[in-house]
Amino acid sequence: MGTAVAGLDHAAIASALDRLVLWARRGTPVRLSSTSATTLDTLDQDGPSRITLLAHREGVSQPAMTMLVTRLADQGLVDRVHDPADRRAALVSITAEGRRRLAEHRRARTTTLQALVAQLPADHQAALASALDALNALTETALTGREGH
Amino acid sequence: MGTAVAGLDHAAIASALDRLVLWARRGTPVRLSSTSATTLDTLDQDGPSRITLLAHREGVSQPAMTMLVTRLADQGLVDRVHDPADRRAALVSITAEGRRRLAEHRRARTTTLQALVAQLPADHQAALASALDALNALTETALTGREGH
DNA sequence: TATTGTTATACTCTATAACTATA
DNA sequence: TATAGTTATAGAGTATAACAATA
Repeated sequence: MGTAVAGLDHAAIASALDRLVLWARRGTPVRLSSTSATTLDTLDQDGPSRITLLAHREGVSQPAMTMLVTRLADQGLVDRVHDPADRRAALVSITAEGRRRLAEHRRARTTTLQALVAQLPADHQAALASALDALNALTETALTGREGH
Repeated sequence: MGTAVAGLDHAAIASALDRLVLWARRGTPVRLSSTSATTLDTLDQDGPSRITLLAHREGVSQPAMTMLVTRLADQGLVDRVHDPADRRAALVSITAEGRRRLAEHRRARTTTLQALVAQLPADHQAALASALDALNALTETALTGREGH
């Protein structure tokens, strides 16, 4: 748990992040929706998961996750396997094709962002590099509701 | 125009930003869609604008902007005025109520983000504060296609 | 009864194409 | 003809409510 740091304008940060992400998304040939991308990312990093758990992790309703998984499965990006131990449950896992698409999506986003960052003066780029750990900690906090892993 | 800075992982940044913005949006009682918020923000900062110009600025199609403006006008958040000089054209401007809603939205987003940032250690908070200028420069670059104002 | 997931229905936001009005 | 904007139509993605299957 940290202490408040003076001079951190949260409203400005929120606004800046909003615009940046909107722009980067629009500047990238759309291959995956936001939730599709982060869901595949979660499956890639954390391994197979149940629908309900995925829904909670991604912050969408469970029916929405059911339909998202159906769409992803139709594209061959994930596999649905019934849990032999609990036949109500389904286990969703990312496929090789899913990983390929995820990597492709990341490359496209990276290219878009790189083009932007490359235009910044070196000190701004350095500031971003220094803030990367903090950004990742922030998203980790957002995902898990607590600090760190 | 800057130079490349070693150790800046653009893919990681893009991914972190994605998750953060998704989470912050979902953790905020929705009062405005992404595009509604950034459009009102543009009108607030840059003054009245035509539909087509707005569409370009926000990166959506012109019909989409027509409908967005219609929705915003229905809520009393913007005004549509016909340009007396060119009767084909419409001028869209933000209303007092629009500014109020925009401020309300910013407050909500800020509160959500603050709750997250407050959980970070002080050095991470400091890193974010240092990166704020860079983030703003980045969004400015994204919006205008060039550096600075 | 509680839990896991699906189906039914409806709403928001967006796009492309066709159209109207004005220049 | 070209430009500014609207209307028509369609599709993705989401939510809540009702349902089916299993524990």
